[in-house]
Amino acid sequence: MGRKPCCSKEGLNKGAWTAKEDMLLTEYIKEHGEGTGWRSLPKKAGLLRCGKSCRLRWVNYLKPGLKRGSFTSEEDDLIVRLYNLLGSRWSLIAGRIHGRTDNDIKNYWNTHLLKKLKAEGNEPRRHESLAKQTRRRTNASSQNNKKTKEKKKKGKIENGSNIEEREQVAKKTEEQWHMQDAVQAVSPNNHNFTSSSSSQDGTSNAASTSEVNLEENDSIGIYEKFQVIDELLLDDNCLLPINQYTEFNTESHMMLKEIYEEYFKLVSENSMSF
DNA sequence: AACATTGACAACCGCGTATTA
DNA sequence: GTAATACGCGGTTGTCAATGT
Repeated sequence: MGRKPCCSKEGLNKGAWTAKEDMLLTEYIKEHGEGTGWRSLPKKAGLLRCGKSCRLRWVNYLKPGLKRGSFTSEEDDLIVRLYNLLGSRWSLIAGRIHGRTDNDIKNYWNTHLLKKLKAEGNEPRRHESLAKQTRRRTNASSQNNKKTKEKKKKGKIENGSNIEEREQVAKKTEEQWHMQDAVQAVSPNNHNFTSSSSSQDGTSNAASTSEVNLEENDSIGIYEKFQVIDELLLDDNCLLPINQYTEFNTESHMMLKEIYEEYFKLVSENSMSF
């Protein structure tokens, strides 16, 4: 028993799009915009396609501003870095690379980059499958949903002012964002992470208080971990090129930092609903 | 020349999530 | 509160051209 199809497939075209279909779709969207509902679009535009198919064709092929042709080494480098940081979140990665779609990048990754990296001995660490992550997240959130809502009702939760709540949030947040993925992604050569900033005489400076092995130490809190990543991101030495064929560039560095900041913001905003 | 294999990428499928009724 | 619906995403498949045998 599967989910019912998104639309009746009977009498609908499948496979490659013709120039006429492209034209009809482009004309319709030019005139009415994208936000008019994909489901009803085919009928209105005179297309014998399902809405999903129209959306995909538009987003991946017809939409103005899309880049065609080969990827630059800059783009390669950025994709590799983002993959190490984000895993196969192609839409997120695509959002950072102007003119490229998630499908583009996904295909390019599978057909070019992966082979190239393997050949260079830089095969990226596999991230846990997204489906798995999502299931775990869904289970966790559904289990916590009721309790959290009840507490919210009672006004118990106030922006993390409650230490216990903060601890819970930190735990859930950790599960959700897979901190080790992020830490390993930004740490040079993907070593088990240990902050390398302790001073030579054995005393620790402020930064080196984070000298902990994240794999072994479960007691470190999420906020400390963010802090550790922050230090890494701010330290140019920790952002040596993951692959060897391009120079490190500041733009990528800033971008990774921005992403991290966005994540932190998202976590902060969403944490109360765990 | 004919067939097999490979590479590239467009398109499809099924699922989770957000929104609406 | 919940069921139905639509959308967006990642994974996978299909198709076709290029290349090899």
